[in-house]
Amino acid sequence: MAKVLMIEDDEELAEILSEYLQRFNIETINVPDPFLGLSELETHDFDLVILDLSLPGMDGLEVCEQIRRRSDVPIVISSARSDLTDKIVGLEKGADDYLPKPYDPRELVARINSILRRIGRDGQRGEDDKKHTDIRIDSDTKMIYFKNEPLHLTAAEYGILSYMLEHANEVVSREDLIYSVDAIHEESSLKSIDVIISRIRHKLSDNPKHPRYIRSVRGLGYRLIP
Amino acid sequence: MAKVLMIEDDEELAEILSEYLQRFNIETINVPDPFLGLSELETHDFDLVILDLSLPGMDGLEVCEQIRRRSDVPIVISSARSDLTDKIVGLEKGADDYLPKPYDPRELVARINSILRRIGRDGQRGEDDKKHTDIRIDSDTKMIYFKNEPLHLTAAEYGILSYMLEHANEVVSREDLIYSVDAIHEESSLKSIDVIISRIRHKLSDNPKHPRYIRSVRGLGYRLIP
DNA sequence: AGAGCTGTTTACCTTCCGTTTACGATCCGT
DNA sequence: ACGGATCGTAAACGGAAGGTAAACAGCTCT
Repeated sequence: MAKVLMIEDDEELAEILSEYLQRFNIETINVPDPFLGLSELETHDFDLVILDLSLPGMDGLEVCEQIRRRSDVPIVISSARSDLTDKIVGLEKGADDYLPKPYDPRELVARINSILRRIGRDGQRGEDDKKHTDIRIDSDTKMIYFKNEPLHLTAAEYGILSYMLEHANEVVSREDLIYSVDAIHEESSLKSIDVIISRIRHKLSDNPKHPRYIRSVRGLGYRLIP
Repeated sequence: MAKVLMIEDDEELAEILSEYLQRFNIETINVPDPFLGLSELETHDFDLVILDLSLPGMDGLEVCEQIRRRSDVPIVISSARSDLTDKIVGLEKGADDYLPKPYDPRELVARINSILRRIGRDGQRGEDDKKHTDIRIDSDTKMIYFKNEPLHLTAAEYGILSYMLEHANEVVSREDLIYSVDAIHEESSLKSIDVIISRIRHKLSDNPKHPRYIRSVRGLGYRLIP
Protein backbone atom coordinates (compact mmCIF):
# COMPACT_ATOMS: atom_id res chain seq x y z
CA MET A 1 0.00 0.00 0.00
CA ALA A 2 1.54 3.27 -1.10
CA LYS A 3 1.44 6.14 1.38
CA VAL A 4 0.72 9.57 0.00
CA LEU A 5 0.64 12.95 1.69
CA MET A 6 -1.97 15.28 0.21
CA ILE A 7 -1.54 18.96 0.90
CA GLU A 8 -4.80 20.45 -0.28
CA ASP A 9 -6.85 23.21 1.30
CA ASP A 10 -10.11 22.24 -0.38
CA GLU A 11 -10.98 19.64 2.20
CA GLU A 12 -13.98 18.39 0.37
CA LEU A 13 -11.97 17.70 -2.75
CA ALA A 14 -9.26 16.11 -0.65
CA GLU A 15 -11.79 13.78 0.89
CA ILE A 16 -13.18 12.73 -2.46
CA LEU A 17 -9.75 12.09 -3.89
CA SER A 18 -8.74 10.16 -0.83
CA GLU A 19 -11.61 7.80 -1.17
CA TYR A 20 -10.96 7.37 -4.85
CA LEU A 21 -7.26 6.68 -4.36
CA GLN A 22 -8.04 4.24 -1.61
CA ARG A 23 -9.70 2.04 -4.18
CA PHE A 24 -6.42 1.87 -6.06
CA ASN A 25 -4.46 0.85 -3.04
CA ILE A 26 -3.16 4.31 -2.32
CA GLU A 27 -3.48 5.48 1.25
CA THR A 28 -3.52 9.23 1.83
CA ILE A 29 -2.99 11.53 4.75
CA ASN A 30 -4.73 14.86 4.16
CA VAL A 31 -3.52 18.15 5.51
CA PRO A 32 -5.05 21.47 4.53
CA ASP A 33 -2.03 23.54 5.38
CA PRO A 34 1.56 23.53 4.11
CA PHE A 35 3.09 23.89 7.56
CA LEU A 36 1.20 20.89 8.78
CA GLY A 37 2.37 19.12 5.67
CA LEU A 38 6.00 19.92 6.30
CA SER A 39 5.83 18.79 9.90
CA GLU A 40 4.05 15.65 8.79
CA LEU A 41 6.96 14.96 6.49
CA GLU A 42 9.37 15.37 9.38
CA THR A 43 7.71 12.67 11.38
CA HIS A 44 6.49 10.15 8.85
CA ASP A 45 7.68 8.56 5.66
CA PHE A 46 5.69 8.99 2.50
CA ASP A 47 6.07 7.51 -0.92
CA LEU A 48 4.76 10.63 -2.61
CA VAL A 49 3.35 14.09 -1.98
CA ILE A 50 0.45 15.71 -3.79
CA LEU A 51 0.80 19.43 -3.42
CA ASP A 52 -1.83 21.99 -4.21
CA LEU A 53 -0.23 25.21 -5.34
CA SER A 54 -3.00 27.61 -4.37
CA LEU A 55 -2.49 27.42 -0.67
CA PRO A 56 -3.17 29.91 2.09
CA GLY A 57 -0.31 31.53 3.90
CA MET A 58 2.52 30.29 1.76
CA ASP A 59 3.44 30.24 -1.86
CA GLY A 60 3.03 26.75 -3.18
CA LEU A 61 6.30 26.80 -5.04
CA GLU A 62 7.98 27.82 -1.84
CA VAL A 63 6.47 24.77 -0.19
CA CYS A 64 7.78 22.64 -3.00
CA GLU A 65 11.23 23.99 -2.40
CA GLN A 66 10.98 23.42 1.32
CA ILE A 67 9.94 19.83 0.82
CA ARG A 68 12.71 19.21 -1.63
CA ARG A 69 15.14 20.77 0.75
CA ARG A 70 14.57 18.17 3.37
CA SER A 71 13.56 15.13 1.40
CA ASP A 72 13.67 13.44 -1.94
CA VAL A 73 10.10 12.28 -1.88
CA PRO A 74 8.37 12.52 -5.27
CA ILE A 75 6.11 15.55 -5.58
CA VAL A 76 3.09 15.93 -7.81
CA ILE A 77 1.91 19.51 -8.06
CA SER A 78 -1.73 20.16 -8.69
CA SER A 79 -2.86 23.65 -9.45
CA ALA A 80 -5.78 25.67 -10.67
CA ARG A 81 -3.34 27.94 -12.41
CA SER A 82 -2.25 26.43 -15.65
CA ASP A 83 0.30 29.15 -16.10
CA LEU A 84 3.22 27.82 -18.05
CA THR A 85 5.92 29.46 -15.97
CA ASP A 86 4.37 27.96 -12.86
CA LYS A 87 4.72 24.59 -14.45
CA ILE A 88 8.31 25.11 -15.38
CA VAL A 89 9.33 26.67 -12.11
CA GLY A 90 7.57 23.89 -10.25
CA LEU A 91 9.37 21.20 -12.16
CA GLU A 92 12.64 23.00 -11.76
CA LYS A 93 12.13 23.33 -8.04
CA GLY A 94 12.10 19.60 -7.83
CA ALA A 95 8.53 18.54 -8.55
CA ASP A 96 8.08 15.31 -10.47
CA ASP A 97 4.86 16.12 -12.21
CA TYR A 98 2.36 18.91 -12.71
CA LEU A 99 -1.37 18.44 -13.06
CA PRO A 100 -3.52 21.42 -14.00
CA LYS A 101 -6.91 21.48 -12.31
CA PRO A 102 -9.44 20.32 -13.04
CA TYR A 103 -8.21 16.86 -13.75
CA ASP A 104 -9.77 13.47 -13.88
CA PRO A 105 -8.88 11.42 -10.81
CA ARG A 106 -8.06 8.55 -13.12
CA GLU A 107 -5.26 10.62 -14.55
CA LEU A 108 -4.00 11.34 -11.06
CA VAL A 109 -3.94 7.63 -10.30
CA ALA A 110 -2.15 6.88 -13.55
CA ARG A 111 0.48 9.52 -12.91
CA ILE A 112 1.03 8.48 -9.32
CA ASN A 113 1.49 4.89 -10.38
CA SER A 114 3.81 5.92 -13.16
CA ILE A 115 6.07 7.75 -10.74
CA LEU A 116 5.96 5.04 -8.11
CA ARG A 117 6.70 2.40 -10.70
CA ARG A 118 9.64 4.40 -11.86
CA ILE A 119 11.21 4.68 -8.45
CA GLY A 120 10.30 1.13 -7.58
CA ARG A 121 7.87 1.71 -4.75
CA ASP A 122 4.64 0.68 -6.36
CA GLY A 123 3.23 -1.04 -3.36
CA GLN A 124 3.67 -4.47 -4.86
CA ARG A 125 7.20 -4.81 -3.68
CA GLY A 126 8.69 -8.05 -2.48
CA GLU A 127 9.28 -9.79 -5.76
CA ASP A 128 12.04 -7.67 -7.16
CA ASP A 129 14.95 -7.20 -4.82
CA LYS A 130 17.25 -5.82 -7.44
CA LYS A 131 19.57 -3.38 -5.84
CA HIS A 132 20.08 -0.76 -8.43
CA THR A 133 23.51 0.68 -7.87
CA ASP A 134 25.04 2.96 -10.43
CA ILE A 135 28.39 2.94 -8.67
CA ARG A 136 30.41 -0.24 -8.55
CA ILE A 137 33.95 -0.94 -7.44
CA ASP A 138 36.37 -3.54 -8.76
CA SER A 139 38.98 -3.98 -6.08
CA ASP A 140 41.26 -6.03 -8.34
CA THR A 141 41.72 -3.41 -10.97
CA LYS A 142 41.28 -0.60 -8.45
CA MET A 143 38.66 0.90 -10.68
CA ILE A 144 35.30 2.40 -9.86
CA TYR A 145 32.60 2.21 -12.47
CA PHE A 146 29.76 4.67 -12.81
CA LYS A 147 26.96 3.34 -14.97
CA ASN A 148 29.46 0.82 -16.30
CA GLU A 149 31.80 3.53 -17.44
CA PRO A 150 35.15 3.67 -15.63
CA LEU A 151 35.68 6.82 -13.64
CA HIS A 152 38.99 8.63 -13.78
CA LEU A 153 39.63 9.34 -10.14
CA THR A 154 42.63 10.71 -8.32
CA ALA A 155 43.99 8.89 -5.30
CA ALA A 156 42.07 11.04 -2.84
CA GLU A 157 38.87 10.80 -4.85
CA TYR A 158 39.24 7.05 -5.10
CA GLY A 159 39.98 6.76 -1.40
CA ILE A 160 36.96 8.75 -0.36
CA LEU A 161 34.57 7.10 -2.78
CA SER A 162 35.71 3.58 -1.98
CA TYR A 163 35.45 4.27 1.73
CA MET A 164 31.97 5.62 1.27
CA LEU A 165 31.04 2.56 -0.80
CA GLU A 166 32.12 0.37 2.10
CA HIS A 167 29.86 2.44 4.28
CA ALA A 168 27.07 2.96 1.82
CA ASN A 169 23.97 4.69 3.13
CA GLU A 170 25.75 5.57 6.34
CA VAL A 171 26.81 9.02 7.34
CA VAL A 172 30.57 9.27 7.27
CA SER A 173 32.22 12.19 8.98
CA ARG A 174 35.02 14.25 7.56
CA GLU A 175 37.15 12.96 10.42
CA ASP A 176 36.45 9.37 9.38
CA LEU A 177 37.56 10.17 5.88
CA ILE A 178 40.64 12.14 6.75
CA TYR A 179 41.77 9.36 9.06
CA SER A 180 40.93 6.46 6.73
CA VAL A 181 42.00 7.71 3.36
CA ASP A 182 45.73 7.35 2.79
CA ALA A 183 45.94 9.98 0.11
CA ILE A 184 44.74 12.64 2.54
CA HIS A 185 47.06 13.78 5.27
CA GLU A 186 45.58 13.59 8.73
CA GLU A 187 46.76 17.06 9.56
CA SER A 188 44.99 18.65 6.62
CA SER A 189 42.06 20.96 7.05
CA LEU A 190 38.67 19.31 6.99
CA LYS A 191 37.78 21.63 4.18
CA SER A 192 39.86 19.52 1.81
CA ILE A 193 37.19 16.86 2.09
CA ASP A 194 34.55 19.28 0.88
CA VAL A 195 36.60 20.18 -2.14
CA ILE A 196 37.29 16.59 -3.09
CA ILE A 197 33.65 15.65 -2.54
CA SER A 198 32.75 18.47 -4.87
CA ARG A 199 35.08 17.07 -7.49
CA ILE A 200 33.66 13.59 -7.13
CA ARG A 201 30.15 14.97 -7.44
CA HIS A 202 31.16 16.67 -10.61
CA LYS A 203 32.45 13.43 -12.05
CA LEU A 204 29.20 11.73 -11.10
CA SER A 205 27.23 14.61 -12.60
CA ASP A 206 25.63 14.87 -9.20
CA ASN A 207 23.79 18.10 -8.66
CA PRO A 208 24.66 19.23 -5.12
CA LYS A 209 21.36 21.03 -4.80
CA HIS A 210 19.48 17.78 -5.13
CA PRO A 211 22.16 15.14 -4.92
CA ARG A 212 21.30 11.68 -6.05
CA TYR A 213 24.47 10.00 -4.90
CA ILE A 214 26.40 12.00 -2.34
CA ARG A 215 24.23 13.84 0.14
CA SER A 216 25.59 16.23 2.68
CA VAL A 217 24.32 15.82 6.19
CA ARG A 218 24.68 19.18 7.76
CA GLY A 219 26.96 19.19 10.76
CA LEU A 220 27.82 15.51 10.42
CA GLY A 221 29.35 14.65 7.10
CA TYR A 222 28.31 12.97 3.89
CA ARG A 223 26.23 9.98 2.93
CA LEU A 224 26.58 7.92 -0.22
CA ILE A 225 23.56 6.34 -1.86
CA PRO A 226 25.20 4.16 -4.50
CA MET B 1 25.00 15.22 -21.90
CA ALA B 2 21.72 13.33 -21.84
CA LYS B 3 20.90 11.26 -24.89
CA VAL B 4 17.31 11.30 -26.03
CA LEU B 5 15.56 9.39 -28.79
CA MET B 6 12.80 11.38 -30.44
CA ILE B 7 10.22 9.42 -32.40
CA GLU B 8 8.30 12.10 -34.23
CA ASP B 9 6.97 12.06 -37.78
CA ASP B 10 6.76 15.82 -38.11
CA GLU B 11 10.39 16.22 -39.05
CA GLU B 12 10.32 19.96 -39.01
CA LEU B 13 9.04 20.02 -35.47
CA ALA B 14 11.59 17.39 -34.51
CA GLU B 15 14.37 19.53 -35.89
CA ILE B 16 13.23 22.60 -34.02
CA LEU B 17 12.93 20.71 -30.77
CA SER B 18 16.31 19.12 -31.28
CA GLU B 19 17.99 22.44 -31.61
CA TYR B 20 16.19 23.77 -28.62
CA LEU B 21 17.05 20.79 -26.45
CA GLN B 22 20.64 20.98 -27.55
CA ARG B 23 20.90 24.29 -25.80
CA PHE B 24 19.98 22.58 -22.56
CA ASN B 25 22.60 19.94 -22.94
CA ILE B 26 20.22 17.34 -24.26
CA GLU B 27 21.36 15.51 -27.34
CA THR B 28 18.67 13.98 -29.53
CA ILE B 29 18.50 11.38 -32.22
CA ASN B 30 15.46 11.90 -34.43
CA VAL B 31 13.58 9.15 -36.18
CA PRO B 32 10.32 9.71 -38.03
CA ASP B 33 9.15 6.15 -37.76
CA PRO B 34 8.43 3.84 -34.82
CA PHE B 35 10.19 0.86 -36.37
CA LEU B 36 13.31 2.88 -36.85
CA GLY B 37 12.91 3.98 -33.27
CA LEU B 38 12.70 0.46 -31.96
CA SER B 39 15.74 -0.66 -33.90
CA GLU B 40 17.61 2.41 -32.75
CA LEU B 41 16.85 1.35 -29.19
CA GLU B 42 18.29 -2.07 -29.92
CA THR B 43 21.61 -0.68 -30.95
CA HIS B 44 22.11 2.37 -28.79
CA ASP B 45 21.54 3.44 -25.24
CA PHE B 46 19.31 6.36 -24.51
CA ASP B 47 18.48 8.18 -21.35
CA LEU B 48 14.94 8.93 -22.46
CA VAL B 49 12.49 8.54 -25.33
CA ILE B 50 10.11 11.17 -26.61
CA LEU B 51 7.31 9.39 -28.40
CA ASP B 52 4.76 11.00 -30.66
CA LEU B 53 1.51 9.10 -30.49
CA SER B 54 0.11 10.03 -33.87
CA LEU B 55 2.47 7.94 -35.95
CA PRO B 56 2.07 6.31 -39.30
CA GLY B 57 1.86 2.57 -39.58
CA MET B 58 1.61 1.69 -35.94
CA ASP B 59 -0.50 2.69 -33.03
CA GLY B 60 1.55 4.89 -30.70
CA LEU B 61 0.42 3.09 -27.60
CA GLU B 62 1.50 -0.16 -29.16
CA VAL B 63 4.94 1.37 -29.69
CA CYS B 64 5.02 2.42 -26.07
CA GLU B 65 4.32 -1.13 -25.04
CA GLN B 66 6.97 -2.49 -27.37
CA ILE B 67 9.56 -0.16 -25.97
CA ARG B 68 8.67 -1.00 -22.44
CA ARG B 69 8.84 -4.68 -23.25
CA ARG B 70 12.51 -4.48 -24.09
CA SER B 71 13.82 -1.64 -21.98
CA ASP B 72 13.30 0.42 -18.89
CA VAL B 73 14.12 3.69 -20.55
CA PRO B 74 11.88 6.58 -19.47
CA ILE B 75 9.23 7.49 -22.03
CA VAL B 76 7.59 10.84 -22.52
CA ILE B 77 4.53 10.66 -24.73
CA SER B 78 3.61 13.69 -26.77
CA SER B 79 0.34 13.72 -28.62
CA ALA B 80 -2.04 15.95 -30.48
CA ARG B 81 -4.91 14.03 -29.00
CA SER B 82 -5.60 15.22 -25.51
CA ASP B 83 -8.05 12.43 -24.99
CA LEU B 84 -8.09 11.48 -21.36
CA THR B 85 -8.17 7.74 -21.89
CA ASP B 86 -5.13 8.02 -24.14
CA LYS B 87 -3.33 9.68 -21.29
CA ILE B 88 -4.28 7.06 -18.81
CA VAL B 89 -3.63 4.13 -21.08
CA GLY B 90 -0.29 5.60 -22.04
CA LEU B 91 0.80 6.04 -18.46
CA GLU B 92 -0.43 2.58 -17.64
CA LYS B 93 1.48 1.09 -20.52
CA GLY B 94 4.64 2.33 -18.94
CA ALA B 95 5.05 5.92 -20.07
CA ASP B 96 6.56 8.29 -17.56
CA ASP B 97 4.85 11.44 -18.69
CA TYR B 98 2.29 12.69 -21.13
CA LEU B 99 2.44 16.04 -22.87
CA PRO B 100 -0.55 17.17 -24.92
CA LYS B 101 0.38 19.10 -28.05
CA PRO B 102 0.87 21.91 -28.50
CA TYR B 103 3.25 22.44 -25.64
CA ASP B 104 5.93 24.94 -24.85
CA PRO B 105 9.42 23.50 -25.39
CA ARG B 106 10.38 24.92 -22.05
CA GLU B 107 7.90 22.61 -20.44
CA LEU B 108 9.38 19.71 -22.33
CA VAL B 109 12.82 20.58 -21.03
CA ALA B 110 11.54 20.94 -17.51
CA ARG B 111 9.79 17.58 -17.63
CA ILE B 112 12.74 15.81 -19.18
CA ASN B 113 15.02 17.18 -16.53
CA SER B 114 12.59 16.27 -13.80
CA ILE B 115 12.52 12.67 -14.95
CA LEU B 116 16.25 12.43 -15.50
CA ARG B 117 16.89 13.92 -12.09
CA ARG B 118 14.57 11.39 -10.53
CA ILE B 119 16.10 8.49 -12.38
CA GLY B 120 19.66 9.49 -11.95
CA ARG B 121 20.00 8.84 -15.63
CA ASP B 122 19.86 5.17 -16.51
CA GLY B 123 22.61 3.82 -18.62
CA GLN B 124 23.23 0.13 -18.58
CA ARG B 125 25.16 -0.84 -21.61
CA GLY B 126 26.51 -4.00 -23.06
CA GLU B 127 29.98 -5.13 -22.17
CA ASP B 128 32.13 -5.25 -25.23
CA ASP B 129 34.78 -7.85 -24.63
CA LYS B 130 36.95 -7.28 -27.60
CA LYS B 131 40.04 -9.33 -27.16
CA HIS B 132 42.14 -7.25 -29.40
CA THR B 133 45.58 -7.24 -27.85
CA ASP B 134 48.56 -5.72 -29.54
CA ILE B 135 50.95 -7.25 -27.05
CA ARG B 136 51.24 -11.01 -26.90
CA ILE B 137 53.65 -13.38 -25.22
CA ASP B 138 54.72 -16.76 -26.53
CA SER B 139 55.28 -18.82 -23.43
CA ASP B 140 57.30 -21.43 -25.33
CA THR B 141 59.83 -19.19 -26.97
CA LYS B 142 59.66 -16.57 -24.22
CA MET B 143 59.26 -13.94 -26.83
CA ILE B 144 57.00 -10.95 -26.64
CA TYR B 145 55.38 -9.75 -29.82
CA PHE B 146 54.09 -6.27 -30.44
CA LYS B 147 51.68 -6.11 -33.36
CA ASN B 148 53.11 -9.45 -34.43
CA GLU B 149 56.62 -8.07 -34.54
CA PRO B 150 59.05 -9.53 -32.01
CA LEU B 151 60.32 -7.01 -29.49
CA HIS B 152 63.99 -6.82 -28.57
CA LEU B 153 63.87 -6.56 -24.84
CA THR B 154 66.52 -6.67 -22.16
CA ALA B 155 66.06 -9.01 -19.22
CA ALA B 156 64.59 -6.34 -16.97
CA GLU B 157 62.29 -5.06 -19.67
CA TYR B 158 61.11 -8.58 -20.43
CA GLY B 159 60.59 -9.33 -16.76
CA ILE B 160 58.49 -6.25 -16.18
CA LEU B 161 56.43 -6.60 -19.31
CA SER B 162 55.72 -10.29 -18.84
CA TYR B 163 54.74 -9.71 -15.24
CA MET B 164 52.40 -6.97 -16.31
CA LEU B 165 50.92 -9.21 -18.99
CA GLU B 166 50.11 -11.75 -16.31
CA HIS B 167 48.39 -9.00 -14.42
CA ALA B 168 46.87 -7.23 -17.38
CA ASN B 169 44.53 -4.35 -16.57
CA GLU B 170 45.52 -4.45 -12.93
CA VAL B 171 47.59 -1.90 -11.15
CA VAL B 172 51.00 -3.32 -10.32
CA SER B 173 53.10 -1.45 -7.84
CA ARG B 174 56.80 -0.78 -8.16
CA GLU B 175 57.29 -2.98 -5.13
CA ASP B 176 55.51 -5.87 -6.86
CA LEU B 177 57.80 -5.51 -9.79
CA ILE B 178 61.02 -5.17 -7.87
CA TYR B 179 60.30 -8.33 -5.91
CA SER B 180 58.93 -10.35 -8.79
CA VAL B 181 61.34 -9.57 -11.57
CA ASP B 182 64.61 -11.49 -11.28
CA ALA B 183 66.61 -9.13 -13.38
CA ILE B 184 65.98 -6.32 -10.92
CA HIS B 185 67.72 -6.39 -7.56
CA GLU B 186 65.39 -6.04 -4.63
CA GLU B 187 67.59 -3.44 -3.00
CA SER B 188 67.48 -1.14 -5.98
CA SER B 189 65.78 2.19 -5.89
CA LEU B 190 62.17 2.21 -7.04
CA LYS B 191 63.16 4.80 -9.56
CA SER B 192 64.80 2.07 -11.66
CA ILE B 193 61.36 0.84 -12.50
CA ASP B 194 60.42 4.21 -13.93
CA VAL B 195 63.43 4.22 -16.15
CA ILE B 196 62.82 0.74 -17.48
CA ILE B 197 59.15 1.50 -17.99
CA SER B 198 60.21 4.52 -19.97
CA ARG B 199 62.40 2.33 -22.17
CA ILE B 200 59.61 -0.17 -22.71
CA ARG B 201 57.26 2.62 -23.64
CA HIS B 202 59.75 3.83 -26.15
CA LYS B 203 59.90 0.41 -27.76
CA LEU B 204 56.12 0.29 -27.88
CA SER B 205 56.05 3.83 -29.29
CA ASP B 206 53.79 4.61 -26.37
CA ASN B 207 53.39 8.29 -25.75
CA PRO B 208 53.70 8.73 -21.97
CA LYS B 209 51.53 11.83 -22.09
CA HIS B 210 48.61 9.80 -23.40
CA PRO B 211 49.67 6.21 -23.02
CA ARG B 212 47.81 3.55 -24.88
CA TYR B 213 49.49 0.54 -23.32
CA ILE B 214 51.26 1.38 -20.09
CA ARG B 215 49.40 3.83 -17.94
CA SER B 216 50.83 5.27 -14.79
CA VAL B 217 48.55 5.29 -11.81
CA ARG B 218 49.79 8.05 -9.62
CA GLY B 219 50.82 6.90 -6.18
CA LEU B 220 50.18 3.25 -6.96
CA GLY B 221 52.16 2.02 -9.92
CA TYR B 222 51.50 1.09 -13.52
CA ARG B 223 48.73 -0.62 -15.41
CA LEU B 224 49.12 -2.49 -18.68
CA ILE B 225 46.32 -2.46 -21.21
CA PRO B 226 47.59 -5.03 -23.72
C1' DA C 1 91.96 -5.52 -20.99
C1' DG C 2 88.83 -3.41 -23.64
C1' DA C 3 84.30 -3.28 -25.66
C1' DG C 4 79.61 -3.74 -25.42
C1' DC C 5 75.45 -4.46 -22.75
C1' DT C 6 72.34 -3.23 -19.36
C1' DG C 7 70.74 -2.27 -14.65
C1' DT C 8 71.11 1.65 -11.49
C1' DT C 9 71.61 6.17 -9.94
C1' DT C 10 71.54 11.04 -10.45
C1' DA C 11 69.75 15.23 -11.93
C1' DC C 12 66.52 18.18 -13.85
C1' DC C 13 62.28 19.25 -15.69
C1' DT C 14 57.23 18.72 -16.15
C1' DT C 15 52.84 17.51 -14.58
C1' DC C 16 49.64 16.39 -11.17
C1' DC C 17 46.64 17.02 -7.44
C1' DG C 18 45.98 17.71 -2.41
C1' DT C 19 45.53 21.80 0.12
C1' DT C 20 44.50 26.36 1.21
C1' DT C 21 42.12 30.52 0.47
C1' DA C 22 38.35 33.23 -0.58
C1' DC C 23 33.77 34.24 -1.48
C1' DG C 24 28.99 33.33 -2.29
C1' DA C 25 24.97 30.54 -1.12
C1' DT C 26 22.30 28.21 2.14
C1' DC C 27 20.79 26.74 6.58
C1' DC C 28 18.96 27.57 11.02
C1' DG C 29 18.52 29.43 15.78
C1' DT C 30 17.15 33.66 17.73
C1' DA D 1 14.52 39.00 9.24
C1' DC D 2 18.99 38.98 10.94
C1' DG D 3 23.59 36.86 11.65
C1' DG D 4 26.67 33.26 12.54
C1' DA D 5 27.62 28.54 11.05
C1' DT D 6 27.97 25.47 7.45
C1' DC D 7 28.45 24.11 2.77
C1' DG D 8 29.91 24.49 -2.38
C1' DT D 9 33.46 25.40 -5.37
C1' DA D 10 36.66 28.33 -8.27
C1' DA D 11 41.31 29.68 -8.15
C1' DA D 12 45.95 29.50 -6.89
C1' DC D 13 49.87 27.36 -4.71
C1' DG D 14 53.37 24.17 -3.82
C1' DG D 15 55.08 19.75 -2.63
C1' DA D 16 55.21 15.27 -4.50
C1' DA D 17 55.26 12.03 -8.26
C1' DG D 18 56.50 10.84 -12.83
C1' DG D 19 59.49 11.04 -17.39
C1' DT D 20 63.88 10.59 -19.17
C1' DA D 21 68.68 11.96 -20.54
C1' DA D 22 73.09 11.17 -19.01
C1' DA D 23 76.48 9.20 -16.34
C1' DC D 24 77.93 5.34 -13.80
C1' DA D 25 78.81 0.51 -12.48
C1' DG D 26 78.93 -4.19 -12.98
C1' DC D 27 78.48 -7.95 -15.94
C1' DT D 28 79.99 -10.99 -19.87
C1' DC D 29 82.04 -11.70 -23.86
C1' DT D 30 86.03 -11.90 -26.92
